[in-house]
Amino acid sequence: MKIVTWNVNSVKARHERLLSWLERHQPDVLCLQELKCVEEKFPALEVRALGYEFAAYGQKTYNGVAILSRTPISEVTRGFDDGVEDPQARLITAQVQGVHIICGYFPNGGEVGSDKYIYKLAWMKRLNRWVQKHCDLTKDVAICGDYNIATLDSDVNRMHEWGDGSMCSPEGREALQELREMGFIDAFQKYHPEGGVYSWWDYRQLGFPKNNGLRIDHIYATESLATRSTDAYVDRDERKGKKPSDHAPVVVEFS
DNA sequence: ATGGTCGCACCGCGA
Repeated sequence: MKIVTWNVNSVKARHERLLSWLERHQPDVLCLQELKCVEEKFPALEVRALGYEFAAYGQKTYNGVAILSRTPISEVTRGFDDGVEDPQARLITAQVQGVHIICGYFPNGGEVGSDKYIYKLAWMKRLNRWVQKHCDLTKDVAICGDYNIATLDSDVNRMHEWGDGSMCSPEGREALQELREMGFIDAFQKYHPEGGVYSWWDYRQLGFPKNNGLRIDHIYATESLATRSTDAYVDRDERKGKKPSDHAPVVVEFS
């Protein structure tokens, strides 16, 4: 079972790349972030023609998440439904082949200490509570998404440049540690224990050519699922060429 | 070349 997370940075701008990538890589599950459109604008016919079902949670201009699957999707939920008013479409979940798939677009956070940063930390705590309440952690669960957090310093090429930012802050990292302590494992790490593998490069300042990258897109798996992993990699090629997303797909394969 | 972005929707914001 091949599970992928990819911040596609607009399904409209990435239309050809998205369909081409799906066709060539044939993932079992593809979690998308930053659709930047409402569900009605998602390329449903084209995706179905390639043999995929999907569930999307979108909004105009910003955010938006989706789960694509070759096999039936059930028990779809959108947002936290925790009583907190939140117009930002950042979470969709579903069951696929007995795996509870959580697809999240974690807030970027802006500057440390800003309103956006406060929102980011609050969102992460809401996610942790949602997972605690809705997931059976003795079963197969995968949290896939753009976490906007580089867990370790080795997930950042230039710590002097990014270390004080909201993607490396101790509070954000602690929130993820809480998630792992609930029973999740970063399914990617085992295959690249030395770090130095990135999933996002800033469009600005020639980030990709200089490999000024961070690993901020993750797939966290419960133990039952993580023990069945067979490989993990970043599809760096998708970051090359004309009009790439700033994020590359992160792939984890399970037996 | 000593700085170099993109997407959306509007001329700024978010990343």
